[in-house]
Amino acid sequence: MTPGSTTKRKVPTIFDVAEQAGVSKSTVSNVVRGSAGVAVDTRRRVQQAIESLGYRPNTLARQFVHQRTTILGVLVGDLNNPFYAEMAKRVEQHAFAHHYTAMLCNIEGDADFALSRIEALVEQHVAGVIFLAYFGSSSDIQAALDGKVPVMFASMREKWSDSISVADNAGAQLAIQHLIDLGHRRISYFASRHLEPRASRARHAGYQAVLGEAGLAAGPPVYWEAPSERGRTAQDEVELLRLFTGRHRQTAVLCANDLQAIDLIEFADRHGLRVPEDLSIVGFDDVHLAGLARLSLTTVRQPFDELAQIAVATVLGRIEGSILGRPRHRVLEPSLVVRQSTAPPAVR
Amino acid sequence: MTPGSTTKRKVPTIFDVAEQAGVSKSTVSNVVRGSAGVAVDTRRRVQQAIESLGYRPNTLARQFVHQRTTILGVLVGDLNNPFYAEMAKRVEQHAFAHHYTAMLCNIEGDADFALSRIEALVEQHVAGVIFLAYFGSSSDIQAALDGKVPVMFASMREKWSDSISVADNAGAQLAIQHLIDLGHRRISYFASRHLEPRASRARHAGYQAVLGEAGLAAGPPVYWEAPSERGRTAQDEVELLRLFTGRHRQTAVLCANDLQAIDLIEFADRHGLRVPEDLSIVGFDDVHLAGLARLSLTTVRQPFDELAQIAVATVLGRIEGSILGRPRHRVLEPSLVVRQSTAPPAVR
DNA sequence: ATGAAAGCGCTAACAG
DNA sequence: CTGTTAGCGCTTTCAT
Repeated sequence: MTPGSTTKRKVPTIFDVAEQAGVSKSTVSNVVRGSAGVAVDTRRRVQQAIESLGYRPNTLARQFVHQRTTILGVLVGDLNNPFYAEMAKRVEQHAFAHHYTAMLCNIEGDADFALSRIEALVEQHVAGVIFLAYFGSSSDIQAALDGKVPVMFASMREKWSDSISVADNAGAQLAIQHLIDLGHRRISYFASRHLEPRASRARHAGYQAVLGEAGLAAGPPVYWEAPSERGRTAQDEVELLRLFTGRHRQTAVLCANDLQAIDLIEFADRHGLRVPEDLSIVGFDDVHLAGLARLSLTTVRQPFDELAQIAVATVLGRIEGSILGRPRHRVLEPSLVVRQSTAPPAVR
Repeated sequence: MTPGSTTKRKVPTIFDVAEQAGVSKSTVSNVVRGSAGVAVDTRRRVQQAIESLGYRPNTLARQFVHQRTTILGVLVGDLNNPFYAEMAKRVEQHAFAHHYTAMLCNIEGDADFALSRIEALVEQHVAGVIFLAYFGSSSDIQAALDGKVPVMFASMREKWSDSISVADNAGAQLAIQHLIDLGHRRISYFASRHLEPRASRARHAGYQAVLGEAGLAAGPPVYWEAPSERGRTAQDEVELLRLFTGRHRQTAVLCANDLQAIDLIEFADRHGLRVPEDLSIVGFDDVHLAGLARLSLTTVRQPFDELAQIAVATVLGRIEGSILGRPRHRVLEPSLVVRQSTAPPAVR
């Protein structure tokens, strides 16, 4: 139709541009990649040819020669957890701003899922991978990655790789100190498979540290999963309820994360435990929902955007070679957001 | 180290396998791709060579010759909306089960974002794209996709492409009928930029239809965005409050989706409007949160997993050529979940 | 049933 | 400053 268009309706290649501009493929390549050392008017001619042909470099060919894509693998624990959803969103944004795309993998707190996802990412030759969560042994991950791909851990710490996280330990300490200041003496830490184990350990350690200093008893993590709508067993419920009743009942809980805290509030509501009168609850993350008047959750805030931004910047630095050497660990300071889910324990 | 390993620490290619097995590249290729017509023991020899070398086909090379990846592009409105998070998660699962990966793009209800994301996906040569949301003109999308990539709309209908959705119109009708049955006479429909416009129009139409039949007044969509924590303007709040006070106040609202409904509950709480006594609220989606005792939102349920599963199956059908011909539209039936956010209007 | 050979579109030495 | 050339690893006719 348009004058000059060839009859073959194929997408133009670098070769067509070269022909049209009367130069060689290399020159076109140099122009396209913006490499220096191309005479100004050669460059202009090539650019015109590109325009008129509507040429677009073939990403797949480029990836093939580089043996690398511009995709970032992102592993999240579970998108239903607003923490991961929020982080995933921001990671995608920052990646896109740097002309990278995000390949999202949901690992559901399952080590085998995680491993198979990592294998898929490696097979796709992703440029780097960001772990927002990981369940399983680190040697498995390392084996699967085989040192081929830069890795970043975001929101948890891992020695052998770059990481950015909030000081989980310190965050838990803020929370526990707050509860002690309110007058609580029997405080539990709740763990969940929806929190990355490394982060969970650090939070539990913070919990222990402050209680220990105050001469109060610290228990082991209490593993509790919110009963799913279908699979709720009366037995589990009764057992948990026992923890909050009787002479030695726990008066406050630091939850693994906000998601669990919200589930615990739900549990309390269902059983007539008043929050905060009968039970004070502290979350971790400060997801958007925590601020709702109906939940009003006291929680430890994580700086989402900073985590995401640094995570992306760091992997890209590794990918592009601007960051070299030993693993870098950045730690951000958490802060406590006090709302209505905590109060002094009711006098007995 | 291992006997037989060459000194060069390079990853083995199809050529190395061929050499080791004493056959040609083509034969290896035939074995790898499982194509018929390879003598049983040739096949065995090749497989042994593959094993011993630890050969893995190079995905990038394959993608290069096919000029296509096994990536599914997934466009979501906003991962902070639990509806999209849930859908994205399930789409990723189903895709992975079919050996596809998911490239997630967050378009934030913005047409330009959407367009640039689509361009990136096309540039990546994704095998197909699933729209969980789209904002912008469909001619823009079509131009960007250029007929190159199979497209699927999930949770909304679009004539020119395959689609799977809940009957939005019918869903809204269920909700409005429920409100009328409760005795409500002045009911609003709230729209939001967090709901895909096509779906929003259909829901509004359902709202109008039922009210019309009942001889009641239907208004235009009321556009309302939840005030973000920082940018809340007193002016907007006052204006909205006016809608719910006075002689002709609205006693019930059908919200664009659960996210908005939750925000509206929050608004009500902040201003001392009791839900459901002063204001009945119905959502749409039935996200997990809607079931929390503290929210207990009456809402229209969407069958998440069925939507996701059909969406993936359909694009894959197009990609692999098992589905041909005109656009296919499937429509699922919504159902109403009645909880505590709706009740008869208070007598005045 | 197997092999030879021609690309796929681009990059990156290396020459000129 | 520009062109020549040799791949990258795999698929796919087309012979044999």
